Amino acid sequence: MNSHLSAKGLQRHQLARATGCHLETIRYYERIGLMPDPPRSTSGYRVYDEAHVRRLRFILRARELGFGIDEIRGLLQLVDCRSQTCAEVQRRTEPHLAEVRAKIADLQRIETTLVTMISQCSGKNVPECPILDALAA
Amino acid sequence: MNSHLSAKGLQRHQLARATGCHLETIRYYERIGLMPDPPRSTSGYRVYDEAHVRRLRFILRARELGFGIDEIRGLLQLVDCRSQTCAEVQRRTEPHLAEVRAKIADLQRIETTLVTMISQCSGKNVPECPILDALAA
DNA sequence: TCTTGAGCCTGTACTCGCTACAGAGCCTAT
DNA sequence: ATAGGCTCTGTAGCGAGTACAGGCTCAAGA
Repeated sequence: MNSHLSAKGLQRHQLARATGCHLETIRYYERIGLMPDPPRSTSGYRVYDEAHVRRLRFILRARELGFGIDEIRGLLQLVDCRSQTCAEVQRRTEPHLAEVRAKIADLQRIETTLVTMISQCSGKNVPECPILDALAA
Repeated sequence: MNSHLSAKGLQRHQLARATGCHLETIRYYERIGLMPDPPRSTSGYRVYDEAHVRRLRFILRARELGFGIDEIRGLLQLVDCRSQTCAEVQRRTEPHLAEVRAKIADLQRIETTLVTMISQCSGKNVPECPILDALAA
């Protein structure tokens, strides 16, 4: 007879595959309210559609960009209630950019330190380690 | 009589204050072996010195830069075993450097994305926000 | 001297953002 | 009819801390 899924519905593993998301993470996002509770087939299987795919991609990309769950919740609220605006999203995004830049700067500093140390260690014994001072300073 | 701390020893909260570290985190690092078990006063209080301050700063800075505990353990081994040859130091440092560079690259990708999105965003009070669209795409 | 209050001690439980698993049910193919 | 692979639920575990309970110690003030 009918498949247990209606016309174009996706199963959980299909949604996972379509987004690169871990299987269990989908359920987790539903539990914490980032993803909506999806409709169910007669036997209780979750049934997803393209809207779910897009929303999950949004969440995953935002996570990748370093947004925390609560920040994403905020961004999704902007998506959900279209009353809010571009200005608001920009306001939320800018501090995040500053943070990313600070991290880059920090890492470039340690990169320099590591490079320096490696170049200083060309074949002799190491009486002291410059990493400690560079980091602890 | 004597203070319960010897000459220049620091108490836990003093070490915390000197490094900006959370009080309990110090104990945690001791438990997992990143920080050594410090000497104790007669009544069992931990007694720290400048070496502890420097080591803890090292750890905190490395954590801030995204190193995992095990990576930091590796870096600290470089610090601890100063009797090793340069070749050995290099061998153990280079993977860390590669990792730092990979992180920088990732963060720069994120930075570019955020900059692009913000610049496309008008900042006006309109509901069509390119950041949301860029993320959801 | 006694009391107060801040600091210390230990152990354990909680957080966040997942991830894994147990034990059950369902669906399709052979 | 049975094997296998998927689904369901609930719950436990992880890393890296953070918080708290219940008790001990110490320095300073009344």
